[in-house]
Amino acid sequence: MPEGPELRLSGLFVNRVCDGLHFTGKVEKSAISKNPEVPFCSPKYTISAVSRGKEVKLILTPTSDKNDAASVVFRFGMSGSFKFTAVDNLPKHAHLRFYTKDSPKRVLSFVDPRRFGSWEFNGSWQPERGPCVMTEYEKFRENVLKNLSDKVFDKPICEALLNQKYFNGIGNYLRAEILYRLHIPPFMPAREVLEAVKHQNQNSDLSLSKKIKIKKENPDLLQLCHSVPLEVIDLGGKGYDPENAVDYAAFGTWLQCYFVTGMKTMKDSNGRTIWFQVGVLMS
DNA sequence: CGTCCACGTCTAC
DNA sequence: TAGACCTGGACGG
Repeated sequence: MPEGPELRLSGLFVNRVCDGLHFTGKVEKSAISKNPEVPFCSPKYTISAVSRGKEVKLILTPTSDKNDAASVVFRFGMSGSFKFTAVDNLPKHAHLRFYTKDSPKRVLSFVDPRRFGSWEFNGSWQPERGPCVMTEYEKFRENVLKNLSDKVFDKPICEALLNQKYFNGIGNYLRAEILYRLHIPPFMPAREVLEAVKHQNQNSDLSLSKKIKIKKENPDLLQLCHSVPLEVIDLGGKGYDPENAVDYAAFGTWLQCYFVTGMKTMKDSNGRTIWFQVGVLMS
């Protein structure tokens, strides 16, 4: 379940289910996972989460000494998620496990069938990843508009949108939905699209209130990189998560382009499928 | 049974 | 810029 919204929703999920709970003992890793052991052990600790783009960090805090807090930073690959279950109901593919002290004994698991996900003990946010499109909007916007000379922006806009140095949190369904909202041809050069955003940004003949009104009614590409992911979070489910039929139905209804009947698909230069509106390539 | 496809990085030639 | 890394679901024969 893993583009920015799913990572953010996972963090919120952890904070909700772990609120007021205590965990204990060692952190267990499955034998098959190639990710590192998590050498943290405490008789009584709490878990909280924070997310940034396509990463989420769990903070493990011993109740005895909050200065001994440790953390684990996760990336979800194509299939990562957190689940909270009874100990005797451990999910398949639960590769990292945190056990509660409180009864009934439960377990918070990092579940990842395909094992493309990764974690790092006491790691920091990946330094090459840019500001979060959801939680650091102004920084995100500035990071893009100040670096338009980067060769990343020589590429088609649909490919640039997957670059996590600039669009931390955007993934394959979000790029399709965002471009669709503005009817932007996916293979337009990114710099061309973004220079127009920058120019629009500086257009200052109008009053402030008029500018705000225009911004609200005609959000530009970078605003949509923020607001479209937030729409997914506001659906209240888990976003892209086929496992929950009700939430997945709501997500499916929300999609306007990706996976939608009648939309066209192509492979981008990295072999990833881009969904877009029929006719938009020619317009 | 087989082939294709999937929400993403990684590293090796 | 290809593969590599994986499981599993959908669909075809």
